[in-house]
Amino acid sequence: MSGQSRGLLALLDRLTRAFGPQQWWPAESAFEVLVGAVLTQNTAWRNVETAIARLRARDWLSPSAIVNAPVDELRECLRPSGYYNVKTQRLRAACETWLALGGEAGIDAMPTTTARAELLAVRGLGPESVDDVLLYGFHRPVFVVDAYTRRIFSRVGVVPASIGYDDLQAAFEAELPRDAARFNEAHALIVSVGKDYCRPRLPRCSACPLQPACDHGRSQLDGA
DNA sequence: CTCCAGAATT
DNA sequence: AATTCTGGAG
Repeated sequence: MSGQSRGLLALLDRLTRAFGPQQWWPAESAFEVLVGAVLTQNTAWRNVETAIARLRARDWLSPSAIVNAPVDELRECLRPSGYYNVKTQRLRAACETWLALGGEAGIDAMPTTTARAELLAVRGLGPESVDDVLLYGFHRPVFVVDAYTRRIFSRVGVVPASIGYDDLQAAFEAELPRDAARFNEAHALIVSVGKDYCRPRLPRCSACPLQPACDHGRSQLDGA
């Protein structure tokens, strides 16, 4: 035995000790989380900030403002976040449903599973975007998994690389206390290690806080 | 599996 | 210059 616990809780503890508390997704409202969740699809957050700043400058950070905005002007606001044609449509569709569901108050009154199903029905909101909204916008205890999560924990060796979204999420939700604040923190820590150490190419295994507990890190000192 | 639109890394 | 990367839909 290596003596290293490879339970998810122990791995996340390791990240907490390495990185300390994170402050994450400081949006002013659940609706802003929705906007960010759509705009950040396949896109670095840096570019999302530029697009959100353009919306804010026009006072368009509300679902009614966005559905009423001229589509071509909306598209120009979103351009910096990439995929601006699809994201313009996705954001408009999400805003229409958001309003139809009774806005933030309406969604907040719904059970988590109902809210999740309603939001997933929007064309352009997949599981990760919806779970961002539920966790960061509505503080529901939903574990957000993403490409970082799959890469990190499959390299560590605790899940198969081919695991799907729902199964990966279920693995975390089964093993961790169902607590929104801790899910929030955990996701932020995962993003940190995924960006700075467990990168897609040339992972920095020797400096990675997970290295002592990681199959990949123990077998393959750095590089790829 | 391809498209979508870019930025980051090599 | 070429390749790779973060969601979701068709």
